[in-house]
Amino acid sequence: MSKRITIKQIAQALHVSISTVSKALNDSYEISDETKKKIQEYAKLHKYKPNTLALSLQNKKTKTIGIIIPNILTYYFARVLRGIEKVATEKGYNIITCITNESYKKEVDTMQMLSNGTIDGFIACMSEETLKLQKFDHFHDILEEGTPIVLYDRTHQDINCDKVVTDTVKSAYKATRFLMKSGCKNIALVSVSEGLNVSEFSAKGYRKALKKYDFPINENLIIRQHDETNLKERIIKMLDTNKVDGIFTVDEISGAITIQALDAKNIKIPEEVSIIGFTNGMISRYSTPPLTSVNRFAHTTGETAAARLINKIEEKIDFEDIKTEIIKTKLVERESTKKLFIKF
Amino acid sequence: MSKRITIKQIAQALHVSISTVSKALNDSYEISDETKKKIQEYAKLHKYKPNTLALSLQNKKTKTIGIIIPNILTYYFARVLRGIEKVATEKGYNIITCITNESYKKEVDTMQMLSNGTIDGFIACMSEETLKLQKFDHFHDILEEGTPIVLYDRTHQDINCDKVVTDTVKSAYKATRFLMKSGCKNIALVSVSEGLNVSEFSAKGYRKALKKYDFPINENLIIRQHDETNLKERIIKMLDTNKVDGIFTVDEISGAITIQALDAKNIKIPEEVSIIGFTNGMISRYSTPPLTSVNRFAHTTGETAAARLINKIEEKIDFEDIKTEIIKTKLVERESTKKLFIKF
DNA sequence: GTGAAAGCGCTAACAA
DNA sequence: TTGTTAGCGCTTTCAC
Repeated sequence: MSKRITIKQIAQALHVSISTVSKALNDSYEISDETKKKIQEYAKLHKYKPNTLALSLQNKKTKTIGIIIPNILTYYFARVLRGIEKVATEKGYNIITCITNESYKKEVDTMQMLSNGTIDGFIACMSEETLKLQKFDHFHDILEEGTPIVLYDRTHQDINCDKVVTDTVKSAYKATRFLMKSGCKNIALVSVSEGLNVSEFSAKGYRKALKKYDFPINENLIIRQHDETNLKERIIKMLDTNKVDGIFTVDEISGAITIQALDAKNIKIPEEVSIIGFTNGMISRYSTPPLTSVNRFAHTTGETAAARLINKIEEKIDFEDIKTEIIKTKLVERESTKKLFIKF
Repeated sequence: MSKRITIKQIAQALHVSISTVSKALNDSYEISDETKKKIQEYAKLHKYKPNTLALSLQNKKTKTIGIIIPNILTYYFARVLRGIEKVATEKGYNIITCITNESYKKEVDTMQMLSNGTIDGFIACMSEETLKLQKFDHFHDILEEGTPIVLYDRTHQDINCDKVVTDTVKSAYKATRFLMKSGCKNIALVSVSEGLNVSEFSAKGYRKALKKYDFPINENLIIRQHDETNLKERIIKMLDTNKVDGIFTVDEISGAITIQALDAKNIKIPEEVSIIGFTNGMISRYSTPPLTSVNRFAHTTGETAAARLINKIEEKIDFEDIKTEIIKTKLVERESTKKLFIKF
């Protein structure tokens, strides 16, 4: 267990001054090649690594960004994280990840804790609870300290910072229209994300599409709940008491359970009922049948957010220059809908 | 944009010395109540937060741990992360997460980069490439510097540090036995994790069980590959040319694709073929039918690793006191196997 | 009860 | 070309 070596120790060992060592290690032109070589070799030999903390203290920059994620088990968020991680690494930034588990308190605590010089900026998705409580003071405080924040996925207009969001209303509109164009007459909506932006905006897009094309809106065909409790039973009941030939499922869980419900009733997909999912993840891809889905580019969302934040941190963009980036979606046709060759 | 305030500024504003402020904020008995009150109020008013960096530099402890994850999109790893995050937070530690994307280079680079005072210890799962290359010098180096590491899931005996692993061989043995007990005579194995510990150990357990109960080992029933390319076709072919009534799928992807293959051949699950999966994640839970699976307690793995590491960091355990913790598994019966009431 | 000074590991302006 | 010094924000010993 040979402790880490410091610049000071090198200086002592080599009988030179601390600053000489510092300069030599930074390959300064001020130092003679001979001395440089001597010092660098000694450093390498003893596996010298500069202390990041000391450097950060000095430059007032830590080269690390804080990521706030409501739930890492959600595939979408995991993909966003990956996108962030990718560009962060490319630009030499570390990320420090915090999972709030959808808790307001945890979110406030961690963000407070990190905004003390530990990080240069945040990429955050607020928790469900925060959204419900509509308490945004912690964001305001941090922003006021001059620490940049980029919000992704879930946002609110009261927070004046950069945002990266999905074009949910429009996507839901298109998904619904896709079902209509493939011949569905009675289109249901299933969601277990009640309370979140996704659910709300999806429902909006769904309604908009029906209205636009003069389809009646049947409230019995709209199932929106907060979690998956009894969802299967509810879907089966809906199927029992209504004519349904198309279902738009707003999240992966809804999609999976809808398949299970149809399977229980021995209804053929897509021959009798078509399903279109939203947020294209593992479940959609590996379900039987694989789900036609609206792909949200989570990875792009992460990349965009990270790029934006880093530009802010490095002052390539003015702090006051606020922007909301909208990430487009794309339909991935798989086997839960009838083949249809229109452009989406 | 009101910049962050420092102890020095408080001192100047209140015409006291820096050390007085420091002590007052730390509620030292040395300072008079009056001064304390004055300083603390001023600090609160101006939202003073101590600079974590400076503190860390001082105590040589950062209260943050580095997490190395090969792939965050793998549900298992996401769950481990969550477990780690939970106990880290409880004990007042931050985590800094790095995703290696199964790259040796990325793993070495990030670990080198972080072991410069940024973190107090590592919880790491080595990348596939590292495992293949068998290059472990970066682990040795870091360990030698006195930085503790806890390895999880994928490990190697050449690395002398704490480990937290799953009891894979035994679990696979039991899974296979479960299929036998439920009446299966011709049990296949499907894996797309070739090259990883899981795949290897699972196969071992599978073989062991067959041998133990005098089932013949038919190499044609063993499909092990590195990724999912052509997997479905291969399974279908196996089904075409062999009698199979039970399948042990080593990972979630294998499980999902096996279901798709059986569906394509209109084979009923579990009436004609039973499936048992390993590593119980989203796909298994939400597939149609839901998969009977061997649950690996990822969350527990994360918690155990974090608890162990923090104990090491806080020197409640001696650095040299090395231990390998084995996390048990548990069978979750769902609908892809015939009901069977034995204890597993 | 309060403050001056040293130091954590490093950089950078300035002196020699 | 090399060294001295101050300072990043904070804690802590030791004087006063």
